[in-house]
Amino acid sequence: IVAYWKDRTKKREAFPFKIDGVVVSVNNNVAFKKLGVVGKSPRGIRAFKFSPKEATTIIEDIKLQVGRTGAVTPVAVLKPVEIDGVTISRATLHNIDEIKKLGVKIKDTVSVVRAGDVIPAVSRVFPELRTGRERKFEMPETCPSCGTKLIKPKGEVILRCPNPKCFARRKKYFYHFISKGGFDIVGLGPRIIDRLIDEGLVSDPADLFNLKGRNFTPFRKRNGN
DNA sequence: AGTATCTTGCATAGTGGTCA
DNA sequence: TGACCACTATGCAAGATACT
Repeated sequence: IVAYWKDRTKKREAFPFKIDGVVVSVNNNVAFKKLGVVGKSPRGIRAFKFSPKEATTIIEDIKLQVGRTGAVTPVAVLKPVEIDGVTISRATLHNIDEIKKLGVKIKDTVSVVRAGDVIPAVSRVFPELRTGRERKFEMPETCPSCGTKLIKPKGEVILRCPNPKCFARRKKYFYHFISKGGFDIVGLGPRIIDRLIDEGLVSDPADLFNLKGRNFTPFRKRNGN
């Protein structure tokens, strides 16, 4: 298997389509079935991925995002760099522990990969390329959106904004409400929600059902239903 | 009719929390 | 400890709608 994988790695560029690895499958239906399925992954199949393609760039800044549950996530704002025909400009840093582990500072030169050839990720830092102008990143004590003091429950790595009325959280809550996993409101996405909130037309998802006469129809029909 | 804008869906990984 | 689900993240293509 390893020999085959190495061979494919060499011939990767020769294919008329993009590949990110090879898949090995048990070639016996009885054995395959016996192995069963874990989650979405059948045990009888294994993927052997190639090393992701890398590019070097600079971390311009580290910004914070507040999720629906209040999770505060640091995101690296990168000097745009191209990997495999795609421009990478942002990459999640997950949490402060990840930042410490990588040893990332703002303005650092870093190596960026596309995990699974899709998701941008900072893979390593080049401390030897520092100029002295790099800034250490510290997590704030208060929510970047509402200013509430952030909490870090015991045993947890992630900082959270505990304020249920936090504007950023509220927005994400809205997104979730209208999303496929929620009410699945077709044609109503984050952009529209932003507009509705900015224009003061809604402050709670329930307000969506009282927009009559406001010259705004967020609901579209899906296949006539 | 042509252009602009917007939404959706997909791809995958890391992490956290819960449960057996 | 492993399984499993939820959450969060980015970028692109495709398709639909809105606007000029």
